Amino acid sequence: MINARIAAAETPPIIARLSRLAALDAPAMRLLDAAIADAYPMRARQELLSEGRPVETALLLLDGWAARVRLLVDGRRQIVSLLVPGDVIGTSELPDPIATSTILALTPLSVCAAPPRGASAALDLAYAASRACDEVYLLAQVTRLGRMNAQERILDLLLELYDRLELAGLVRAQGFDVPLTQETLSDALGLTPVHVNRMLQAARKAGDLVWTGKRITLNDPPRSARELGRNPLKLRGA
Amino acid sequence: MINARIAAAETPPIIARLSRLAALDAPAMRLLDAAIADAYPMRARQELLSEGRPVETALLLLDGWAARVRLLVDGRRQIVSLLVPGDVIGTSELPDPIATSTILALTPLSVCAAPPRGASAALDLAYAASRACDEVYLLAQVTRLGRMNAQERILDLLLELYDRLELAGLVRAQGFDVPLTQETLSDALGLTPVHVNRMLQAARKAGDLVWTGKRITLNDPPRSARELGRNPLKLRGA
DNA sequence: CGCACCTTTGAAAGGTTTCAACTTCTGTGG
DNA sequence: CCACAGAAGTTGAAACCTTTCAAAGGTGCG
Repeated sequence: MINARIAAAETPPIIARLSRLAALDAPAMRLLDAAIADAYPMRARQELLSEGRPVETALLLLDGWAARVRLLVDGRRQIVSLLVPGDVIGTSELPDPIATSTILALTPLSVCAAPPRGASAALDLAYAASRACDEVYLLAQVTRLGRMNAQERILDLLLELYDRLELAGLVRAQGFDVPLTQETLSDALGLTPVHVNRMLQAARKAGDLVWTGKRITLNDPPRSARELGRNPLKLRGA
Repeated sequence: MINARIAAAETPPIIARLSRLAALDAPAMRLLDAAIADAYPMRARQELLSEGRPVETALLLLDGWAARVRLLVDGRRQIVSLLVPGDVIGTSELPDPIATSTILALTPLSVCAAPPRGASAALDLAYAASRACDEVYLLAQVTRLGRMNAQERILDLLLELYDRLELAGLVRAQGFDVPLTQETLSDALGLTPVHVNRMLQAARKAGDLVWTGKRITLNDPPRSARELGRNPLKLRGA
């Protein structure tokens, strides 16, 4: 399979993403390459960070998906944000930071320690841009949960994931891999699994998306984005 | 009125808050005093920041309340977060940042330009701590909207405000001024004004709070916090 | 005193949850 | 290669929380 070999040889998501967020110079690239060389795997359900515990080191998420999770006393669970390949985890401006939420591997992962701040100005800028992105995603999550109905929440989140995965170079032909169960989705969307299931069927019937196995294809991302009033991400001016 | 004079002479909320978030040394204090000396007023409904427009300068909110707002195409409105006296607005790690949300004055305000980053290490640390706080509040907002019912959302938000205002030195006898209409509250909680009204009545009947005019008194903040599973804020380790 | 803004109330409609059962997958072991 | 167990997806009906719409009371200020 020629395509598979091309894909395998492509830029790693973390490089693709960071270099699009901020221009990476040669030293930054070297630091990243060295970091990636020390990648290690994690199992699904393992915790990358535990709420209330010190953050040992910042991480680069090279492959696989994770979730920032908050638990209520009675067991209700809210996924605050989803983490996809190319995302940076736990960079804080504060020394000796404490994790403000638990981060859980949703799939088997490949991660590595992030090159520390201060080693490269370009990389620091990329980290800052990455965190600015994360904040935008949080704002979007708040509006989704606060003011959108179930249908809109689903489509809006999928469009966000589409944009994010595209930034990481992981979208082909408007399709991307989504290793999420409907239950996980429901925890991210503040809904019940049953209702997510029904609304997903509606979205399929409406022709908004195709979801086969672990892969989602959006039929007309620009149109859906327009209908939901989504604007392209812009973090910096001239 | 002796009490009024004491209150008037007290530490400004911004100083109280920042010095609790990070130890402020003399230079930092001087910078803050100088900044505060150039305070200016803003009218209610004025925009401090406009989504998509460059952030001219970071601001210190000295007095009055504001809100980070997001609007949907059809006019639905979500308040992403509330800003109270002592909060810092628009400090970004990125150069030439663009506002990711609109910030609206909910009341007449007193604000001043924040001393720029880099001038004082202590102050930079305080800014970083302040931003870490903001992130925690965002996470809390997501869980509120995603997994709490109307009753819980109201009480949880009021408890958060209680904690934040206490940090700024604005709580007396478990009471604090809340210049919010029920409609504004509903925009923050992802509910309708009508429902907020009803649930507020229920909370009063249940003896959770007293709301007279613009002032709220929580009856037993620790107990309510325990019931909702709220933990004290902790940002840094040893 | 009157207008504007906020709060309160009622009744009906609507979206989402709950509970429980059933079906379809997926991976593993015989 | 099939059988099986557990996980994930699907379905139905009823209950529940929240919204909607409309109108009546309060309150403050010019």
